[in-house]
Amino acid sequence: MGRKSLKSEHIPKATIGRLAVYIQVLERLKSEGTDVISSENLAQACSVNSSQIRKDLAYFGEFGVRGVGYYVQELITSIKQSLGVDRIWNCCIVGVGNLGRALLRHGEFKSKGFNIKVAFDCDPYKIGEIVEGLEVICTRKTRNLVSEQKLEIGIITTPPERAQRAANYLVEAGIKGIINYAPSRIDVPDHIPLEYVDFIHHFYALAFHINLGRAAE
Amino acid sequence: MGRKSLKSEHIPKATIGRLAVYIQVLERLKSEGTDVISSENLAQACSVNSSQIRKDLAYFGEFGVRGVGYYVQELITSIKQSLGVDRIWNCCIVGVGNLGRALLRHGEFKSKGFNIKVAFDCDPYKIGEIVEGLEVICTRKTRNLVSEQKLEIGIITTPPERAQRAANYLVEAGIKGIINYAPSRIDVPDHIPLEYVDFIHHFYALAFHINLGRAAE
DNA sequence: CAGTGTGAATCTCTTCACAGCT
DNA sequence: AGCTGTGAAGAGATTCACACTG
Repeated sequence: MGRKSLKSEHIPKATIGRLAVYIQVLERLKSEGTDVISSENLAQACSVNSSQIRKDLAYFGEFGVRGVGYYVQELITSIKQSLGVDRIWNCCIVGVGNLGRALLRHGEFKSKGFNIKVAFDCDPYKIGEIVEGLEVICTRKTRNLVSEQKLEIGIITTPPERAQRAANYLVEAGIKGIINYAPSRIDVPDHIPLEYVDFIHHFYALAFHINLGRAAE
Repeated sequence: MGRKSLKSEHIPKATIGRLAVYIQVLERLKSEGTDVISSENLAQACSVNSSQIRKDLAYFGEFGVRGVGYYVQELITSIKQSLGVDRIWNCCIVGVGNLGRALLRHGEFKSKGFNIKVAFDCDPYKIGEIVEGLEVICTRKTRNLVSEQKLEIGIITTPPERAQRAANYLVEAGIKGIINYAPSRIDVPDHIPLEYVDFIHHFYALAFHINLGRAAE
């Protein structure tokens, strides 16, 4: 397991981000009945350069047909395999506040293969409560549940001051990767992949770009 | 208005992203009682290189004191001014489903100066309903409300197939920038800044990096 | 003398341009 | 004829290294 037909050793971080976009657009094209698409047309739909797409795909293999383009369904499958999202990933969430509940309610994760199987919280008033069909479990039981339920991805939705402790529990329990929705930086060992999701960051970027446009007038 | 003391013409997109991180970390440092910090120490707390920080700040001015470092509160203020987030921004949300409600409930936006003043939806069953203190308004009234309420930022939380139409309404009404939480690409005129927030994208990246580590074993 | 601010060097990513398939 | 796959060129971002300042 874990074998991968990478043609190249290192893959740009930005490429991974774009592959997710390609999947999104390709799924829409598929649902609209498009069977084949050229890198040029896909590029337009994704607002990127067409050789960017060809290069991104070339990191993983040769998926196209010269003179023709890419078969949409085949390409979706290939990209998903390349990313390793062609299977179910077992996830847990730590912190059942507003944000945690919203994510549990959000159906997109499960439909894309990210199955949230366990919800943790350290608040005794919440423990035992049923949220979206899941019983809230005491955070101390992280170690047992991660191995019992084969949990791979931990989603942190605690308040910022408790995010580091949540991460520590998860790492100690043997989690394989972490997504941090709490607005604080956390430390994890180098071998644990970590992604930050920060809502405010996008608002700051937008505000800046709006001002920039205004200044140019 | 809109004048800005930029020392440099173009600023890397990545710099803007990091400035948001610096603010986050600096706010924590401030609350912990730190008054002065060197670029080296701030760099460690943000997991970046220290000359990266100095260069990022240099795009906007000279905020440090040689031989000393940066005064934390002063630096927070300077960065916020540079980004243009030292004032209130009027926002509206289009689409009052699960996600829209969760964002309305999420207090962080308002506390950071992004005030969601109006909630739109096109579903007649939702129009008139009060959600988190806001009356849901018919999407057709976008034009009137954007000017009346001086709305600047539009947040799209519709289902993917309705995101483009929501964007059209907003642009036509004179909105200045858009954040799209719907999992679909949208087209807007070049002069309208646009940010995508895609939850699944981070899960894909994480899955890929977990597999990569596994493959190296 | 500690630590900023910055030109120069390095590294990484993107785009071009075209050879090579189908 | 048309479009992919890819080396080479170009653009952009990061890091180094040190002159300069409080």
